[in-house]
Amino acid sequence: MDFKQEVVETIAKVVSLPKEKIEALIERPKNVKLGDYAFPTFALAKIEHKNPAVIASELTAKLVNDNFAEIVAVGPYINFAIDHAKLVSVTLKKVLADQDKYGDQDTNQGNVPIDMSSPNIAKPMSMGHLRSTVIGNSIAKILQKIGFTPIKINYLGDYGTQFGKLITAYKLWGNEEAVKKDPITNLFHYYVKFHEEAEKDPKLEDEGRAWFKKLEEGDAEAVELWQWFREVSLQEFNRIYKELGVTFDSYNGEAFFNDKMQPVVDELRAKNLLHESRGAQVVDLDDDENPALILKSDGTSLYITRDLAAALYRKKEYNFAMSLYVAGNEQSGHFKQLKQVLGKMGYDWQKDIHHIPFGLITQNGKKLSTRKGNVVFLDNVLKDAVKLALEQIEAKNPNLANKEQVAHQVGVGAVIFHDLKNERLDNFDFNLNEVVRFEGDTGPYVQYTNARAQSILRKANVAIDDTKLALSDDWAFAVAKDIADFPAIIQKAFEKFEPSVIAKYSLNLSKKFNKYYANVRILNQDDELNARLALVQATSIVLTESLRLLGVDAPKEM
RNA sequence: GGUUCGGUAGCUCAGCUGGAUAGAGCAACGGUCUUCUAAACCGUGGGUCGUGAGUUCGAAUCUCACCCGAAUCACCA
Repeated sequence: MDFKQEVVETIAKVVSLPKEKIEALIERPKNVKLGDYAFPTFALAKIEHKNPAVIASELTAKLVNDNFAEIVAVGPYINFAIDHAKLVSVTLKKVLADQDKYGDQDTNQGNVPIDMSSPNIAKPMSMGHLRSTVIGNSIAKILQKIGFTPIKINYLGDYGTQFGKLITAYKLWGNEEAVKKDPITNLFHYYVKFHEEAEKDPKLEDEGRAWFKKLEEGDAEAVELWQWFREVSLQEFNRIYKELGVTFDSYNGEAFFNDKMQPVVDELRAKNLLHESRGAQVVDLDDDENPALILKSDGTSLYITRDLAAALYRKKEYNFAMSLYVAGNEQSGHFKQLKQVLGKMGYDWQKDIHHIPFGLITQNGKKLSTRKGNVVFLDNVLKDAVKLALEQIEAKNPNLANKEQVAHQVGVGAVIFHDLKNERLDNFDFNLNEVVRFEGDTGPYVQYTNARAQSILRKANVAIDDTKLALSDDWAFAVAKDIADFPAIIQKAFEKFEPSVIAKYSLNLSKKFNKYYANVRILNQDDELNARLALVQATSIVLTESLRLLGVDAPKEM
């Protein structure tokens, strides 16, 4: 039963406003004591030129609906109080029936490629890549629940002038054994050193460019080194993805599109969109914006050239309903240009392309710069988090069976949750203690809440009867009300491409449940035991599912 | 300077399709483990919602101006 619709229907009988208008006006009172839904009468007061409080009390006298325990006028508001026992039993019955399918929409809505993670070969994954990875991963799961088919694409940074620089650096200071032993660390070290040395000796830059040219021309040594760097880097990345529990459907990176850019340039030229400006080939865009640079003055391609090829390829390959790019906010200009150029090419599906930006991670207020070696290594953060989680387990639950596994779930879960709990666009300053916190508004708090629920279900060890589900106390009601909101929460998270909506929801539900747990003795042998266990079960189902949508595991014990 | 995003408690943030006393977490202080996992719960203190105008019965929320911070503004990605 949809209680909000009940409110709409009830009011529609006595008010001459369209139902959509009524629905839009209905709100949730901030104070639970005032009821569960409220209809403010200010809009009517304006039309009827009457005192809103008078309207409220007059209307209330005419309203009848047995599904509500109370309909009362309080000042200018008509407050509806749901019959607690009814909401609890209706909600629990639904969740127990649907289990982890609760909130699913099983419509087939089409393919959605998601461009995400996209680390650069030979560079360590940083906290910035973590954002793109976990946000993309969560959005993929949310889309799936809504009924889309997500296609996770790791658009690897596996090509470009930086490889010329890296080859130069490797040939100057590289050591094959060292790279084999710890590829990323050493390759990255050469890369940083290159930039340090290049400041003093600009000739290095020329040498880097020369090696990249060789690579493009298929020089055997250059290609061999490039392939080697790519391979060892990917192995390292996959190890981290495994820890994060993230998989991909495609690893088609930049290099994959090398032979697909020329056709794009030809097409632009054929459509008379390309012209020369300051020696480069550009596409003019509307207004007074800068043009999109398609080819540099030396004739080589740029990021957008490749991205155009990738966008066309993805449309052809997946015939997508939407195409998403999870990339930093600083790239918003690029995606704006990408969409405009596609539009000029006559592709109206450019409107289905969405850049999903996220905020910057800084350290001590400063931007992290890969080139200066000022990065936070994701690998180390995960290791530290797992180590701390293990210490917590040793201190709080030393008899736990599979400590290592749970420590991993909790530690990594803390890091992922921390990244997803705030709005995507918020910048945040990296602080290890903040990221791997286990108390308060954190992933482990939600995991712990779920573990408590599971513990009770284990102890009860009975099958739940889905016919005796009524509970009327305020704590149970608060929990059930949140559970009833879950489908709407998923919808909101989808519409905004915003995992934080689900993260915040899971925290709220956890808080309500912990209050319930603290105030109500669940395993008490009385008539309502079955209903209480159903509430515990339903909470666990929704918490587990919420965490799953965020890409976080929900251990049954911790 | 243009564009975009942001400015809410000491810190990190919710709330922003206008509504009833502005909410959490952390930090501080004080309570609660003979009973379902204390990674929890309860309580206390803490606010010119950047500033100033405007629209409105009503503004943290909408509009404008200004102040502060960040990103970005053609041959990087």
